[in-house]
Amino acid sequence: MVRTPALASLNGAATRATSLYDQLRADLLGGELEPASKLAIEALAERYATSATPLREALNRLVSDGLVERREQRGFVVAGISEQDLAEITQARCWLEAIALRESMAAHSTAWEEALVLAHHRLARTPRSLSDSQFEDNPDREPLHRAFHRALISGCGSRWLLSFCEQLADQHHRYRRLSAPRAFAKREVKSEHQQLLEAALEGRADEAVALLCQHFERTARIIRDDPRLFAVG
Amino acid sequence: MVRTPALASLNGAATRATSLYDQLRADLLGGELEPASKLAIEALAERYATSATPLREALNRLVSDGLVERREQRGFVVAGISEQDLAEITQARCWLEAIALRESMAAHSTAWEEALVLAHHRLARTPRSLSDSQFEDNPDREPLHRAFHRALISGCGSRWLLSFCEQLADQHHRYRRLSAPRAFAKREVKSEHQQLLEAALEGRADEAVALLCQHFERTARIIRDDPRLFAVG
DNA sequence: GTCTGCATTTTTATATACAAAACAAGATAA
DNA sequence: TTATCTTGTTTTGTATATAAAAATGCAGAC
Repeated sequence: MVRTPALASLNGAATRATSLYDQLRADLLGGELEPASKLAIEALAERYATSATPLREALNRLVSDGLVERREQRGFVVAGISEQDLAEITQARCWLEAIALRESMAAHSTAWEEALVLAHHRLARTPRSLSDSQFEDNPDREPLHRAFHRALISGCGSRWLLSFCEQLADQHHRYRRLSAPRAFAKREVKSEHQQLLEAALEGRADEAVALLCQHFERTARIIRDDPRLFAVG
Repeated sequence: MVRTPALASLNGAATRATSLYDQLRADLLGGELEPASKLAIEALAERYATSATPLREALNRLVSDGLVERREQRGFVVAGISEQDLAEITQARCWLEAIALRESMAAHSTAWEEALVLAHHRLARTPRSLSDSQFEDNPDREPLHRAFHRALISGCGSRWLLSFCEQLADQHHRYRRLSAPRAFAKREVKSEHQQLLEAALEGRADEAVALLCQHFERTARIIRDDPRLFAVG
């Protein structure tokens, strides 16, 4: 039997630069690394128990994801946040996912439909909060939420479009995590997803797109109104 | 007077990694580096008279531009080409630039209009060939062509969308350069741009978008039909 | 008190040396 | 022959040392 070379990366035994990239990315999206804060090489090298070379490599990759900014000759900084930036991300996400969703629906393969139903089922049965009485973030949920949205557009047939959407979803995700998760508790997200699913499966494209964009815009509005973000300095 | 810190990068006196990135990018887009060929670190370090560290940094940046592929533990390779890939790029470019053009037209600022007219004028007065009798590529033209297309969509108000378009334009550019430039000689590109300009300025959005997409698709078709590319191995 | 210029410290960016993984070629066994 | 193992070579990826640039702090001038 031939040994699969991809095994290494699945094990997390990929190159150090790659696993650093993954860790940093998770920490950036999770809000562990504060926006606009300095990413000093030496400090990071210590924190992640590695040396400068793979670290710089990882940081360079993150720059193109828009999660880190490079300042020529003065190192790296966590990407800043602003109301305007959030608005642009939301807008772009609506534009791109609208196309992708329409295309997915037009293609309407059985595989797409089945994957979508499955992704929705998994999402629907996973509560947002671990506890009923108070909000306690369920870590399983976010990946499932992501997967549902990916499933919606995955049939669009364009790797480029999908990767752009993925990038914007990352950006959105970061803002969401920076904002208070409690603020979301009231929202009827469940029915939003349910309606979206039904419209998508039943071929009501205009409606599905409208629901999707509303979903993004509503989320963005809640984030924007979080008093902790965008505090006037 | 304060010394501007950005001066360095304008001089080309930026970091070595950055200027390497620029050089490599130009060589990739210009077709100097053949698709799917190996980018051996040592060989490149010699060719560009530098050392491994900044080279790897530059290559990592190019991976996210889709111009280079990273093979974990086995180095870097120039991104491959395929008919399908070209089709996907063209498709995505039509989708994205259509939105960007519509938005630019809807915004319709005077600055946008003026920049567009200027960009078109510069393009129109610059011949494709240096010689009348035979085709001899005019190196001034490509940047002006690029600038015209950028001007069309620059008013869309979304940095994200613009950067995605830029990326796709790079990809298209690479395919165009890989294909025989002579094949374009016949085409009435001038009137294509002229019509596009007029439709854009006069607010005929549907027409402008249709012209733009036709423009992309026509170019893609010519590239696709170049017998030298996509030779069945 | 504030600004300016210089010397020191810190940090970034690059070169080089080294370790580890992939590759290639030849030898051995089925 | 075909497949597998072994060994040597090449190449990738990482650590570390060094050079270059930016930030810092302090003295002196206004």
